[in-house]
Amino acid sequence: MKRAHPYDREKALDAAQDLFWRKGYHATSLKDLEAALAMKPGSIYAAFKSKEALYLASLERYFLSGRHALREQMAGAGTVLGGLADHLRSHGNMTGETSDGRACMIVKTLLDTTDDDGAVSDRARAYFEAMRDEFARFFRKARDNGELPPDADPDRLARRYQANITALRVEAHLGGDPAGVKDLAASMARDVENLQVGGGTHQH
Amino acid sequence: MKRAHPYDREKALDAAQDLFWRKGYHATSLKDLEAALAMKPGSIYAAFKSKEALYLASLERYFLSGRHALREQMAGAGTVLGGLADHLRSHGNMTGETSDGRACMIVKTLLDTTDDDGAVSDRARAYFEAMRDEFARFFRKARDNGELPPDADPDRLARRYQANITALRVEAHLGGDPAGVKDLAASMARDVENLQVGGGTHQH
DNA sequence: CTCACATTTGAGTGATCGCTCAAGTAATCT
DNA sequence: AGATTACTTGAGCGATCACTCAAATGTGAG
Repeated sequence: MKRAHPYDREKALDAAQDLFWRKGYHATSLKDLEAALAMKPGSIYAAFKSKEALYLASLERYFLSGRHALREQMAGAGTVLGGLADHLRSHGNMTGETSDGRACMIVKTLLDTTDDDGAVSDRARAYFEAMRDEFARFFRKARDNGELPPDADPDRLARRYQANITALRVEAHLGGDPAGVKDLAASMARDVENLQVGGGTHQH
Repeated sequence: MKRAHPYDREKALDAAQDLFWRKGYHATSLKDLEAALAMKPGSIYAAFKSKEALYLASLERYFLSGRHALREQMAGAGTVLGGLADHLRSHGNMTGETSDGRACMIVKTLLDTTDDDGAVSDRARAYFEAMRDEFARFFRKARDNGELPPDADPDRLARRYQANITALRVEAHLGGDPAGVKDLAASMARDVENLQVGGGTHQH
């Protein structure tokens, strides 16, 4: 090997992810990417084959880091349901003008692609379902360790949980009312905790 | 006036709305619109000033018809909470390959525009909040007529309700599992009904 | 140093973008 | 009828799109 990559691949991917996440696939132009990555078109195409491939790489990165964050948070949680509830609350506090205050990149991708966008649409769908499986895994664990009643349906709960996360991120995307978003997250988190056997039905 | 409009404005708007809704603002080209509306570029610009203006007109149409449908459904409902619950269930049954099985156009617009998309982004946000107000109005009504306890917070409930609708439409957008979506809607609807005073906490 | 090659460069590709407007067509007037 | 006006037409505008490639540049080996 003659020369180490003089561009920082991680840094470039990070910038690409941020830009794609913010502007979306179709609204992001090569010009935008050239500026964000500080790379000329030729370099971009040498490093990442195409705009689509770069988007796929960015999306994968987003998915992996999101899943990692979830697993980390769950690993440090006292109870499974408590961890899931706290995860919702965490999302409720991500409301800034930074990347925190944005809708989920996977959902954004799902909504602005169609079948004729090729692999992008398919992969977004796959990641979305992978996250759902991830949630289901935790709910199953909660059922198996007695936090949830034996007849609880982990898949159903996971779908509902994911729906809450999705909507929460959309609300955060609006950015106008951080307190309202936090409140919404708290309300969702409480519902998760109330699933616990013997965890009475506290309202408000 | 010399000549009646030989193009059908309603029909054209309808086609534009359908196309924009499906493909999104940025991914829809003038070529696409020419085909969908069966109009040449000149006619399109004579009738609707610009692509952006046409999108705004389509979005307004979408908003008005959605709000109208909600009001109709609520007008025919026995109780306010029952009507809201049924509205969720209706969304749960919209899962086809047609326009039924799509995410909310307002949310789609919110997610694939930024501030530099000008009026489009602002209007989408306004419509989203108008729908929330609409829901809040119904929850307030439910509180005032005794369906909800006097200390219920209509704005908070509206936000939560809208979050459910949003997420439900995203799920329907995936299209893979109609039964799962219907089930999700049923679960959300039950939660709304359980808000009723004396309406015990039925699980499952 | 010189050579060999990996990597970067950026002007330039054809295609498509949103959009315009002079010319053409059809309907309604006198 | 001819004149007038309302509307449609579609070739084509400059700008931008995603992308390419021959030339320039930087690096490690001998």
